[in-house]
Amino acid sequence: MESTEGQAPSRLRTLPSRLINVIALSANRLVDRALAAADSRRYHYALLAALEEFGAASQADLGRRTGIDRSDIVATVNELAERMLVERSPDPSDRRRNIVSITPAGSQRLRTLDRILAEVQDELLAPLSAEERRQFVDHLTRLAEYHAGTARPRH
Amino acid sequence: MESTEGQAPSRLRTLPSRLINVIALSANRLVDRALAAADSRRYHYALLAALEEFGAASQADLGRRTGIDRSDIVATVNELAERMLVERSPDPSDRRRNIVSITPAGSQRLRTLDRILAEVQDELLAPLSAEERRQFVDHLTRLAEYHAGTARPRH
DNA sequence: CTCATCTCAGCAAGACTGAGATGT
DNA sequence: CACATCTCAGTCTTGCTGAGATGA
Repeated sequence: MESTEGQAPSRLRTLPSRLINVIALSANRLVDRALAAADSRRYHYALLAALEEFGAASQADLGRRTGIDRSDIVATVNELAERMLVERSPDPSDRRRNIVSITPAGSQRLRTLDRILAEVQDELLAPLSAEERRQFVDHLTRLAEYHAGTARPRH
Repeated sequence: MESTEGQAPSRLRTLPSRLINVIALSANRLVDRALAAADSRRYHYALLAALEEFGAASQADLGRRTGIDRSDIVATVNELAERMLVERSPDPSDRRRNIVSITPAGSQRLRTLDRILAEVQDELLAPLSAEERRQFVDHLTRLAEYHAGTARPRH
């Protein structure tokens, strides 16, 4: 059945840039599956988290905070508003803007998603000990910071 | 200019599954850019590596070895054949098959790509010491192995 | 006039699916 | 007949771009 399912070439199996992609795929699969089971998506969590931490904001600000594209912000706010997790209201002081604010149901949903995502992280890092997890996350953080500047052309 | 370029929410900044995605994006950007400068793509390297390590193979086998979809194998072999890096010839013992083999120019190109990718790995892991790199890659490898089984539905 | 904001329509790349032609 | 292979066409998703409408 798995006659030719054999190993990938060793060059590929050990290449760090490729290993990172393999883990990212697993992480995304775990996260997407867990969020979908709660009728949510990744962008929902990002927007709810930004609103909870920074308070009500325009859609443009939410895009800058979360790195989500302006077009995708529109769709995501639509989905969250349908579910009554955020409210969209015109800014009285600048009528170009929508002020998006989190509802009590949205805050509650955010805490549910926090719990779900904590479980996913635990499953993702399952083979590592507590100390190894600490090191691994430290390394990830330093890599992310190092490459942060070069990440996006922005325009 | 960067008035609202502020920090992402702390929930997002510290989430391991998200950090991994951020690094994967940086890695992909570095790899794609370096390979493109050598008129190559990721799939080129994967196929050349598989042919070098396992010898001539049918396109179906190459797909199973590398995890590349059958449709994408066709296009990639076309590109490599155009560049004279592989040869496609009918299998005399099973005329459904194309036997794909690497040319001397292909082996030489593979070594060039090896060198290019080694430089990319070095840039990718730049902020980590030699010992930290060893640990980091060890952690990645263990995570990849742990999640390997659950990775692909296959059908 | 210029700039920012919100929105929609659509593009481009990557991963994948369906189906036909060929051959075992 | 069932099955494997190669190929092409096309779908779907994600991230992004362009441009129009509104308003500061």
